[in-house]
Amino acid sequence: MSDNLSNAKKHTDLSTFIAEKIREDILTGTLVADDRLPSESELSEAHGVSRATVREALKRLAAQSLIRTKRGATGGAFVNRLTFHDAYPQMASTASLLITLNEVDIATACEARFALERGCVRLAAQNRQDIHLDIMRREIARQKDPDLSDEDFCASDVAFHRALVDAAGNPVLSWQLAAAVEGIEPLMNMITYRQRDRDAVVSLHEAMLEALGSRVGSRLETLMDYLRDQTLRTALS
Amino acid sequence: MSDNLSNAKKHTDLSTFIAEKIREDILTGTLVADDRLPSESELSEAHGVSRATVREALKRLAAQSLIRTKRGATGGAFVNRLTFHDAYPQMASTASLLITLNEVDIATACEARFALERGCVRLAAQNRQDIHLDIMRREIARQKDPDLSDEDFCASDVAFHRALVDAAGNPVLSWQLAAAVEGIEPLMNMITYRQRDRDAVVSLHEAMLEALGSRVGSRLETLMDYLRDQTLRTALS
DNA sequence: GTTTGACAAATTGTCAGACATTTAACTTGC
DNA sequence: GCAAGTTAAATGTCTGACAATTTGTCAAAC
Repeated sequence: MSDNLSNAKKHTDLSTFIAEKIREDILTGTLVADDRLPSESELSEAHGVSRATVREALKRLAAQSLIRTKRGATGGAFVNRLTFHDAYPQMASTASLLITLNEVDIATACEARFALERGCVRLAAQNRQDIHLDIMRREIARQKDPDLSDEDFCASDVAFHRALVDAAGNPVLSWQLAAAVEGIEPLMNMITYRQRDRDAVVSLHEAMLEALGSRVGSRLETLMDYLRDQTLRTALS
Repeated sequence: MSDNLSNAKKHTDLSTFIAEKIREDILTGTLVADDRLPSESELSEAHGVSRATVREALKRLAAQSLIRTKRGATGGAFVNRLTFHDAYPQMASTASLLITLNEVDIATACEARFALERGCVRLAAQNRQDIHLDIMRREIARQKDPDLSDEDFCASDVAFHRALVDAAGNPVLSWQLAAAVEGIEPLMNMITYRQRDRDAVVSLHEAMLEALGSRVGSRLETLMDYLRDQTLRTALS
């Protein structure tokens, strides 16, 4: 098999190289969403490598959600659409991994989360829809249930803040915050909430709901600061 | 070869399944950083699949930076340490891909970037070191050079804001903002700066440097708002 | 005309075995 | 003790085959 790749980078394996090349085509728009790549046999001929090598390259791309594969007559590898929604879990999982592997303490994680969220609240106050208020009202009601487990309380908290961020109406913000908030959920899950702590959080949530309803961004910022302090106190107690 | 995987999920291929299994081991701490995985042959025997399938699984993990491989006698697949620093490019590249593939307009991207960055400036004012001021001073000096290309001006802008965010002293924040700022760099690169626009940006940067130096967070927030408006005006003109 | 069923074709998924390449450790000769 | 060659272990690559899945085609039956 001819080595028409001999001019390539010397010290990377072929599957990386080929994956990189296809990735380029996707990034530059040569290949667009739902395009079908050539079959594995065609790719192996085109690049002068074996089918096994091509497959390894395709697996790399699949692991990054850049392509999907389908078997059968009309099957093959197709360029993924990669919506923000699809990228949520990937992002959150990476964030979670980074935080646990690097032993980030809960104070640092909280600080980051509230700092980012604080940046969104003015936009949220400006762009919020009624549906966001409805979601937040519903979650507050759940949070008032004293029989809720700490884990469920935390999950409801995430949903509440997710709605707050979504209210900003900016998909990029929602995506980034989803990572920040959901990525540190494992850490938050280790917090033990006493009833007094929960009451404090819930009343802050209610105040935030009202501020968002009347579109007072500056009030929301102040409340976020209170909430950050409250959460830190609870976490470190 | 026996099918001791027959109890697995039916509709996913084996390489996905095996990759998922190893990924679990890393996430749960069964495998920790720098641990060596069994060799490909051993893995193929252990899972009852061929070596080719194991390799595809390993390529998937490598594409997510979860493992690295080394050739030779003491080689093999090793669990990656995955520091925040290593995750920067991965994150920025995903952000960039999402933004281009979903045709996010420059206004939305800018809005997100400045909203997030605004959330950091109070922390930055609180925790900044002299080195951050030095970096920012240096970049401002570069930005005053009228012969600088738009692209270089933009790159210097990124470095300036990177220093601002790093001043907050929170690795989680730095990581997230790196994605936001560098991910939209391709979009920012399409902006044409007139000299008047550059002057406006530079004078805002100078004011921010001074505010950060004297640790006045609220002033920084105001300046960020000006900068956002200025950037949007430039971008949309 | 429509449905049904069998078959062919295309494509990915998996396997087995081989050889190439790289790297570290070991052995040997001096 | 040191240098050079040898060996062993591991990943990287190739080849050819077969299995599994999906769609299309075509003919026969109704």
